[in-house]
Amino acid sequence: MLQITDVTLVGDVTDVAADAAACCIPLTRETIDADRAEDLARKLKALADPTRLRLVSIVAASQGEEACVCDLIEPVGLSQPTVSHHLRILMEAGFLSRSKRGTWAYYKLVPGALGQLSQLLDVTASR
Amino acid sequence: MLQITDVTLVGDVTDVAADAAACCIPLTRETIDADRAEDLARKLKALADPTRLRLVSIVAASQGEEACVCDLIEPVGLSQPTVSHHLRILMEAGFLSRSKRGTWAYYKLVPGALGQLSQLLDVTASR
DNA sequence: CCAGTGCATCGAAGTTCTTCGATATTGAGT
DNA sequence: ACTCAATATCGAAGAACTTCGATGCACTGG
Repeated sequence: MLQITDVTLVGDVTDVAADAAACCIPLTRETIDADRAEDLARKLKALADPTRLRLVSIVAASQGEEACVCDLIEPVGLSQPTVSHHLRILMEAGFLSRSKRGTWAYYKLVPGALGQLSQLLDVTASR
Repeated sequence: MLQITDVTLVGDVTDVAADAAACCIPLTRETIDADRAEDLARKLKALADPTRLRLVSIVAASQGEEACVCDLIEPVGLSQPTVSHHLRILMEAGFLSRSKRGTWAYYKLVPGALGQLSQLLDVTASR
């Protein structure tokens, strides 16, 4: 009765197959094995930082759910290298995707990525 | 059109009022302020560890959604002090609650805690 | 009242994370 | 070509995290 569609997170998550295996069953449905726990933890860790949450939030609230780095630096109040670093982590975790247009780099919300993570946590809400 | 019920997470989260303020609007609805980001990050960080995810999962899958420490040590394969440490973090984040019965300490899933977190991330899924 | 058991706390070691300034890279404009 | 602007990458410093063994504390059973 509980299942999730797909978990093909964009970004260079370790492995697509592993990702597929890591999907499907919410945290509390039954005991998760070490591999799935590791995988889920990696995604949660990418989001578990105030700055990264704000970055995701700003990007999500932007036109077309995307924003260029130059528009993100001032709002979070950190150095440009630091912002770039956080964006890379969010991209590697599959929450954001990047596209370069001229000199600018635009980071965009990966559709469904947050929703999928949300559903994995959702055990409780779904019964 | 988008809103979340409440976020009164049990556990000693910093402050109930802060918690109430930190609730309500999903991550991607509009830009979150630094305080809310900090609060959400704290909860996500508590969950962003493979061992803690397994602990939550095992507890959730147990009778009455609760388990004693002695039953958790062997499954995760870490020392007793380490398991206690992780359980404390999960409790402080509001995901688990503890009750002592004789010599044993039983950790129990806080109803709704995971679901609330899930909803905060859900922006995307709800549109 | 004494030994034993279950759990929490303490202190330390090693690792990982966050952040920065400095530097490299790439594209735009002159 | 040269210069400038926007990002990425590198290396380092400091903070935070994970884990352990040792120890303390509280309750149980003789």
